[in-house]
Formats: sequence, structure tokens, C-alpha cells
Amino acid sequence: MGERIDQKKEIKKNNLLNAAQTLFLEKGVSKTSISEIAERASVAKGTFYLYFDDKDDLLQQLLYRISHDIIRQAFDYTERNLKPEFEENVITFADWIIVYFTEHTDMLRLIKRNFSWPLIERSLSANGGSDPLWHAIAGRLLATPLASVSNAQERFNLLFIVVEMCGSVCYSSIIEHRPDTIDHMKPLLYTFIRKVLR
Amino acid sequence: MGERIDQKKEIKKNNLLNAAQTLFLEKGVSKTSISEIAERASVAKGTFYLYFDDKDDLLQQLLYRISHDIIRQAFDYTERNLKPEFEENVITFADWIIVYFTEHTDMLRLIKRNFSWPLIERSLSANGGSDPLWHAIAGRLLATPLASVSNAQERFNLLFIVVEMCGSVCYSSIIEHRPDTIDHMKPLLYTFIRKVLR
Amino acid sequence: MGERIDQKKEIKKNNLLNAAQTLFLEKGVSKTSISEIAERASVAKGTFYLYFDDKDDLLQQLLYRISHDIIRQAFDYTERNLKPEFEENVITFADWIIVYFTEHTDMLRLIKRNFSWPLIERSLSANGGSDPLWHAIAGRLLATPLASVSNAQERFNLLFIVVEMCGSVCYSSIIEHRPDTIDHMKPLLYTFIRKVLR
Amino acid sequence: MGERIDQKKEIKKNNLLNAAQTLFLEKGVSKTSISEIAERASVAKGTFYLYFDDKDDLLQQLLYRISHDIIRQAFDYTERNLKPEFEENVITFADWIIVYFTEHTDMLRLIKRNFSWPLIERSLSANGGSDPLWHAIAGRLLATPLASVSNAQERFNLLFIVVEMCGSVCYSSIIEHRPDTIDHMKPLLYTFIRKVLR
DNA sequence: TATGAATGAGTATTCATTCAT
DNA sequence: GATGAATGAATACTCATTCAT
Repeated sequence: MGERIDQKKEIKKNNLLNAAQTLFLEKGVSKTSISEIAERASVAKGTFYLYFDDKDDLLQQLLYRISHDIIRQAFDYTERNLKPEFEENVITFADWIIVYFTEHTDMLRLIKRNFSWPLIERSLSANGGSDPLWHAIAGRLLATPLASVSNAQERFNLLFIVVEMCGSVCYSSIIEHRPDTIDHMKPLLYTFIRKVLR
Repeated sequence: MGERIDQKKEIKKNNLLNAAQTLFLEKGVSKTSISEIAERASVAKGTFYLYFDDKDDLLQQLLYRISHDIIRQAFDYTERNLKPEFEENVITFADWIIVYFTEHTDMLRLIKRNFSWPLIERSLSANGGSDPLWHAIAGRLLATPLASVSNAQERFNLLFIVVEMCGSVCYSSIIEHRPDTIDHMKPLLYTFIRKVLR
Repeated sequence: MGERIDQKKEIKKNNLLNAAQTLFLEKGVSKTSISEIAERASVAKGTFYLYFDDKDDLLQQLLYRISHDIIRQAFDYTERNLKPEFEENVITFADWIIVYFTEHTDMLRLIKRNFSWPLIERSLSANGGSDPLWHAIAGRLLATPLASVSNAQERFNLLFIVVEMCGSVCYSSIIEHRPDTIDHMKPLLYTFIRKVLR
Repeated sequence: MGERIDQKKEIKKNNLLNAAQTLFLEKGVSKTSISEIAERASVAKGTFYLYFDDKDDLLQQLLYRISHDIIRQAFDYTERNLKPEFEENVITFADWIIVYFTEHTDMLRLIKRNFSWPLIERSLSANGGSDPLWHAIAGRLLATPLASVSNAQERFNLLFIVVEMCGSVCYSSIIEHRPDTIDHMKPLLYTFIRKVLR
């Protein structure tokens, strides 16, 4: 019985997140009011506050959902196209993300430079590290040549820097058109990655 | 005559920028109202609009001023401590910035991940590339082993990525404490830089 | 059977009253929401409405309960310390109340100047005058020298003024610190009472 | 120049107070919104906040204005009908107030039991005791037989109790019809006053 | 009886911006 | 140029109350 209600609640929360995402992408976060989000999700204004503290709380949860989703997709793609060289897999992974942002500039504009591992990681510690995505990544990507060189934390830090760097450069080049086009930046980034992972 | 007036105007504008900086650092950008900025600068609310279009215009100018200032200081320090190896100079430069952010977390919080070359560059194109700081950097840092490898644009892009990466990692590790302390991230960053510049 | 249920209901109602009292004392009436009261009483929000019409209804019942309780205690104390002079008994009675408010300023703050006989009286007429406390007071305090002077209603009015005056002065002096400390007001009040009852 | 503006401001503030008074009397304090007050005073909602912190701030100022006004009128009337006996003047004074409340029950309902000297006194200390009304009362009413008996503070306390008592009893009997009609309470009150002042 | 999710009208409050002086 | 009183649209947020379960 309670299950049905919980399911309904989950659906309603998702409706709100979806409504917010659409509006945020359409007209920006600050120009979107909570009233609009509620209206678009077809719930009363007060209902919003049953699920989120305020707009910022919702934004955090939304950014987490999006980041997690992107990373999962990038990982899945990499899995399906595994290559023998570890560094090539990292580049497949990074490339998927960069291509995604190139094709979804609105999403990049929303995430700004805040697309990042930390969001993922936050949830990890919340889940007691039980996030299956993370386990998969940890197992796959990290059981590599690097394994002999460094410990788990360091390997993670290294990947973190790679992702952070990609997100940051994507935003600058795709959104702000600085310092160059993403097509010119990509080779540089990949050279970076290759040099670093060797 | 006109000069004196221009000086007065410049002073008033600076008062407004200073007032804004103090308040932004104290209580955040969004929680600071134009009224407060005007009040702290001891001018009337209406006067604000004689110098800036709106809060965002002021914020841009302020972030530019701060970024430019930090980069200038980092460059000056590097100049005074020149080493024969080019990559060591880049690391001196990056290290100055990282130490600065470590000691001025409020400033880092204000700039967020937006500390970046682009802001500088924007002003460069505005000034027709006449900014003396930029000329100095272009001359000094870029007249290096890299010179033979690539053209000016590429060299700039490369440095851009380095700075962007440092700013981004500083924010994550110092403000969000992710994925590790800045002391643990530093060696990784410097390894990155060294490997890349070789 | 029905008795047990009635007892359960009475307990639940009391839980709600107790919860409300705690919260009202802690954070004031207007800042306390029905949700909070229900939550603190460990019942669902909707349950509140099975026992009270609204917050005001509950407040009335609560104030009655408290006033009645204070007056009963004052009366009991006076009974246990009876003196031959009637006016001294009134003063014993008044003093107990004043001391109580001095030591329970939060209670005084809640009752404000509304600590008064009327609340009691209201219940009296509701009970058809069958409240044992009232019978006791009517018998004890009013079977006095005053009896020869006036009728029952007038005697009650007189005592009413005394209580009203004490409550009002307590609030002013203890809560608002006006026009003087309660220690300075007390002798005046007692002189008032003595002169009046003679 | 600035004077004119200050006058205008004073007028606007008064408009707001008048609008609030009308609405408070018509439909009660809590059912009156700030929007309505502003609308009735023909100013923008935001303007309200240039003159008052919130509804409570306005209410305090309004209650003070009303209390002060009533006391001034009662005093003036007493002055115009001076009698040789001091206590008769106090009764004239008290009677004016009671009659006023009998004829303006809406006002009494607004002031509740909070009609009181303290409000006056508060302003006195704020004005450094320069309120002409207070000086007049202090001179007139207090330069009496009581003068030989007690000091200024005590005389004030005594009058305070009288006024407090009248206000409190008026509210109970006129608004709550307890414990008796005001016509029945009056003689009791006046007996009180006479006995006390002798 | 009891629940608590949902409602949505209602309210306070903020603040960028204007404009008469 | 400078002022600051006035504006009023915009928005966040609350909470009493209902009702399907």
C-alpha cells in the first residue's frame, strides 16, 4: 500500500525535476520562478515545498541527476567500445562527454563549470559507496596500468582532474568561445591526457 | 579641468567597486543589493546607475579587476624568481596562484571557477591587445622551447588550459574539499604540468 | 468499552494541549503552526481537527486550563494557611499568584493580560456552576464581612477587579518592566486591596 | 527645501497610520494586509516599508498615538472641569476614559487590554520627558495631597494602577460582558479609587 | 477513527529602476 | 552630475484545511 504512495511521490518529484530542467534550459535558472516549475509539473505551488527546500536545493539535485546521467552514458559507451590501451579508453570516455556537450550546449550552459565528479562522489559517500556506476568505473577504469603506480585515492584524483579539465575547457570554448574553438582545443586536451597517463 | 572631473569619476567608480567587493566577499553576490553597495560607497542609489548598467555589469568589471590583479602578481613574482627551465617558471606561476587562493578562500569563493584567462583576454581584445601585462606574459612565458613546436595561438591555448585547470581544482579542493586536500592535489597538478610541457 | 475509547480520546486531546503549551511557551502562539503541534503530539495533522476547530479554539481551552490551574493552586494554598482576617486571606491568594508569575514569566507572557476570572466564569456557566473550585471559593472567600455589605454578584465583581488588577500589573511590571519592578508594585497593590476590602 | 520633503514624509506616514486605523477597526488587525493599508493610503506597497518595519511596528506606533490621544482628551476635559477635591478629579479623568470606551467599543477592541500608561511613558523617556502632556499631568494631577505622602515615582505607579485597572475592567465588561455590565462595575471602580486615594 | 499528501489562496518582503528636484 | 523618495512588479514561502485512503 505504502509502496504505491512512495511510487507516486517519486513520480511527482521527477515531474518537478523534469519541469525545472525544461524551464532552466529554456530561460535560465534565475529567470525561472518556483511558481512556473510547479505549474509546469501540474502541481500546486505548496507541493513544491514538500519535495524541495527551495530552488537551490532542487538545482543541486537536478545537477547531480544530470551529471550522473552523462557520466553513466559516457561509461557505458566506453564499455561497449573497449580498447586494449587504457589511455585510449580514458580518451573515449572524455570524448563522449565533450561530444555530448558540443551537441547539448544548453545542458552545458546549465551545468556551467560545475559538471564534476564531486557531485558524483558526494552521492557515493551518501550511499555508502554502493552506487553501481561508481563500482563499475572503479573496477574498470582503475584496474589499469596506473594501479601499480598509485593507490586508489590518487587514481581517482587523477581522473577527477581530467574530468574537471574537460568540463571547464568545454564551457570556455563552447559557450564563451575562448580561447579557441572546441575543435582546436580537443587535440590539445587529448595530448594532455595521453602524456599524463603514460 | 575635465581631467579633474574624470579623476573624481574614476574615484567614485572605484569606491563602488571596492564597496561591492567587500560586500560580495562578506555575504555573497546574490544577497548583496545595489542599495547596500551604494550606501557603503557613500553615494546615492541613483548614482550607481551613472557608472554601471546593473549589478551584473559591475560584477564583470570587478571579476576582471581581481583576475587581472592576481595574474599580474603571479607574473611579477615569477619574473623576480626566474629559473632557467621554462616549465619551472610555469610552475612558479601556477604555485603563486594556488598559494594565493589557499590564503584567500573568500576571494576564491567569489571568483568560483570563473577565474580564468578569458576575462583577461576579453579586455585584451577591448584594448586592441595593448595590455602591457599581456605583452609581458606573451613575450616572457611564450618565448620558450614551445615556440618551436607551435604557433602563438596554440601556446596560449596550452597555458589557458593550465590556468583553467588550476583554478578549477583549487575551487573543488579548497572550497568543496573534493576530491582531496589541495596539498595532495598539488603534486598531481605539477606532474601534469611538467609532463605536458615537456 | 466506550469508556476506554473516551479515555483514549481524552489522552490524545491532552497530548495536543500539552504539545501546544510547550510550543506556545517556546516560540509564541503566532509562530507556532498546527503542523508543529500535531507533530509534537505525535498525531497526524488531520487528527488535530478531530479535537479542535482551529488554533484559536485550542488556545482558549489551553488558557482556561492554565488559569483554572493557577487559581486552584492559589486557593489551596490560601486554605492551608488560613488567617482570621478576611483581607489577609485575599492577600495570601493574590500573593501566591504574583509569586507564581514572577517565577513563571513564560506563562505570564503566554497568558498576557488575559489571565482572568472571566475564563473561569465562562466554564462555570458551562458547567451550570457545578465547578467544585468555584463552589469552594464562593463558600470560603465570600462568606466574609463583605457578605453583610453586598450581594453575591457584587462580591464576585469586587474579587474580579482584584484579580484583573493583579494580572494586569504583573504583566506590565514583570514583562514590560513598567512602571516599576514588581517588588515596588506589590506594596501598592496590597495597600489597594486592604483599603478596598475594609 | 528639505523641510518640505520632511513635511510630505510626515503626511504620508500619517496617511498610512490613518488607513491602518480605519482598516484595523473595520476588520481587525490580523485580517488586514499590508497591501490593503498601502492601497487605502494611496501609496505603493513598497512605500509602506520606507516608513515601518512591518505590521507590528505600525501597530505599536498606532496604539501609542491612540492611547496618547485618549489620555490627552481625558486630561483636557478634567482641566476644564476642575474640582477642589483631588480624588474627584481623578474620577473625572477615569470617567472620561470609561465613557469614551463605552462609546467607542471598536477602539477598545483594537487596544484590547493594552491601553496603558506604559505606552505613554515609553515615549516620555524617548523624548527625554519633554512631552508637554506628561508635564501637564505631572504638574496638575500629582501636585496633590498625595504629594506629601509619597515621592513622584510612587504617585505615578499609583495612577498607573488606576488607569490599568480601568482599561482592563472596561475590556472585560464592555467587550466580553464579564463579570457584569460596565454600569454595574463603575460604582465599584469609583469606590476603589476613592478609598485608595484617601 | 486516523492519516498525511495535496492544495492554493494569501502575505510579506525585496529591489532594480525611475525621475522630479 | 547627484540625489533618494517612490514605485510596483515579482517572488518566495506559509499554513489552515480538505479528502482519498
